[in-house]
Amino acid sequence: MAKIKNMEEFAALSGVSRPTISKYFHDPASVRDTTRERIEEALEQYDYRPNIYAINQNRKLTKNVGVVVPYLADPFFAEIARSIEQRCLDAGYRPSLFSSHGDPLLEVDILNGLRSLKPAGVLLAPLARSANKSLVAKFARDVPTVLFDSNVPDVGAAFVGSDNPQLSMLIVDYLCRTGEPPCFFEMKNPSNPNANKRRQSYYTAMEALGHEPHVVSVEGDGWGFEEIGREGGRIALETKQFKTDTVLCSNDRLAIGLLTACYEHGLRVGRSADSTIRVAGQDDHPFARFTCPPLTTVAQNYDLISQYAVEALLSAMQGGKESREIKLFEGKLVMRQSA
Amino acid sequence: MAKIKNMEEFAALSGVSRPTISKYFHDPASVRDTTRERIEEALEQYDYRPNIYAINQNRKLTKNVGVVVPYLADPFFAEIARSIEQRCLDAGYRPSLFSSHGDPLLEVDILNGLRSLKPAGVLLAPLARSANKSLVAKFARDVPTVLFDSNVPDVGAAFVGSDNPQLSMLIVDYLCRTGEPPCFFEMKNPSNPNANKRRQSYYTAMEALGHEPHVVSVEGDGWGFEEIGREGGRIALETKQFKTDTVLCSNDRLAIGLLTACYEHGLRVGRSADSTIRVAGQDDHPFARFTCPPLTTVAQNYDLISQYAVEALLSAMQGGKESREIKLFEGKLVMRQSA
DNA sequence: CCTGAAACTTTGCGCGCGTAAATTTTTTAT
DNA sequence: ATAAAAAATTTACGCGCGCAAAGTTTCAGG
Repeated sequence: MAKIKNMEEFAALSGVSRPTISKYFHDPASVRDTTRERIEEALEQYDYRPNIYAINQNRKLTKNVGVVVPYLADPFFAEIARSIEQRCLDAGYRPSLFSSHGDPLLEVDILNGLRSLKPAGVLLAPLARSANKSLVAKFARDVPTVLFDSNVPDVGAAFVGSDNPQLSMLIVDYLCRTGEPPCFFEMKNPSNPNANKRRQSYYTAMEALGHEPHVVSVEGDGWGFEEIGREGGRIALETKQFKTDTVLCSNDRLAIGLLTACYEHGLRVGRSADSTIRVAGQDDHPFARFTCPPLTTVAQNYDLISQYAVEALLSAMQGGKESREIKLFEGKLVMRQSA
Repeated sequence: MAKIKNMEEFAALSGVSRPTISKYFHDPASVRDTTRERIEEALEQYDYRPNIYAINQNRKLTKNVGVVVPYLADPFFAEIARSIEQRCLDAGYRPSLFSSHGDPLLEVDILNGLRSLKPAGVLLAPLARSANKSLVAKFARDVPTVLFDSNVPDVGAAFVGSDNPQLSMLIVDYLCRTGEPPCFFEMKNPSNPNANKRRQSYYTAMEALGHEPHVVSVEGDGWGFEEIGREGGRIALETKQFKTDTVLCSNDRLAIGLLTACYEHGLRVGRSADSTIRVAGQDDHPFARFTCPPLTTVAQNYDLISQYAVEALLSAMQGGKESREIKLFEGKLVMRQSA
């Protein structure tokens, strides 16, 4: 397997002209069968692959797709990123994965760096902080962008996410039917962009069902939700801030922390007779099934979200629709033992 | 902020010659202070950034660094990747993050794709499967590569990881001192590359302390360790496979699953008098602190590992040492309530 | 003020490939 | 078989920048 240094050389060795080789790498189906065979025969004999830098310098449209998530160490985003990555590969694109690590400044850097990658499109789950909104909007005007997980009004070609009111209604209704109506447990200054919508959805759902809402907001910064939930939960339990025996958490990771606080407080959690508190989450986090007791929650449809997000981006990159589309998927109640 | 299309144009507008601009972008400190000021003044007026494709086409050494982990949805790897990414950025490199998602074929694809990125270096946490070993070795011969987390003998410029025997000795000794000697709980066909070393280290530690080792190996494939631990744990508990009341798990995620199995089995876990089983893990997984009860484990030194891995790579990229270095960091016992 | 090094400018080539136009070859349809 | 269509080839230019060589300016130290 001799190394070939450029397309010229490879063209000579394969007995096909360079422009045809170029066409082949752009789209193997665009050359005649017999020619394709000759090229692929040569490809097996010699170790050649086009220089991607030289390619992208001259192509207006690269095959790169940027995928940006706010916090990759959160298994929720890791999972959805994984799914999106795979779908991009299947569609013939080169995904590049980036995480803002919860830092708005880093998000700006990533978006700027992405510009020079000349991506064909970008899938972005934005951070909550509003500081970047105008910059994100500007970016989305220059580069085909699809938002997911968290919406920013009028930005990008589409938004794909979960129907938060529907998710909340599902779990609130379930909790009300099976016991006391839930209090809501959340961060006072949430890093998670969906947090505000979830509080609002909780209010709406409670009012629709004729119950008085109770919200417990706890201190804490950053993305260490479990620790925030644990510490906030400890204080809330000690000062008896929960008005009912049922707590709906803004997300599963807070719930995991709250479960730990309950354990440390000696409280038995669950829907069994000997339990004194019920805890539920939202997301169906990959680890929610393994808490003790396993966490009752509403599942976001990871798979549909990632699928539709990639589809929307592909469509946007090919000119796409005129109007911005908002696609919301329904959640599913996941009943486990915690509530 | 008018858009400038190339360096020539920017050079004219800034009043500095193009080769000097080029030098500036390669290393801002390499030009005279007065010149740098003029360039940076122009940079604020006009929106210009060099075309990275044109740059990398001509530079022999790009500023790219590849970071490859076996499974990014595992918070352990997500955390260490995050840390490595940051350090690469600080050193002036452009990290690109890749996850094999547990799939050896994907690892091959990633390594091949990485070749065409012409990276200055690569940080690789390889998968366990031996199928790729020769390919990884070949890759590491062509590209400066530092392995971390999991070693492959004689491959790459260095290996940086944890001292598994020391980790095992720490936790085994602790468990033996405070109760019955531990059984070992693991996957029969582990995806995690370190699993075999951990079993071996367990044997060694137990023999050194004069106890008879007992290993329970459970079925299961892939990277859903919690579920494997839960299902395997359920069977092990039902068929009373644990010879003692103490179980040391090959890693924390298995332990999390085992804790769930114990819960479902109605077993009280911990070191308190009313508990019937003790469970310990290895890694100090980000979620280990939030299990119920919180998981006793040995912590890998994430921070030192990532720091030294990047340092070793930087050194390897600059010619570096002659001989392959193996750097192992000690673990720390993290006593919580599960054991 | 002189001198030499350091920094800068000018000039010009080359990288590997995209891409367009004109021509030739091959395939398909009549 | 012949014409028309499709695909390949030849030729040639351009992309944006790295990089080297030679000449010119700037600056520090004596």
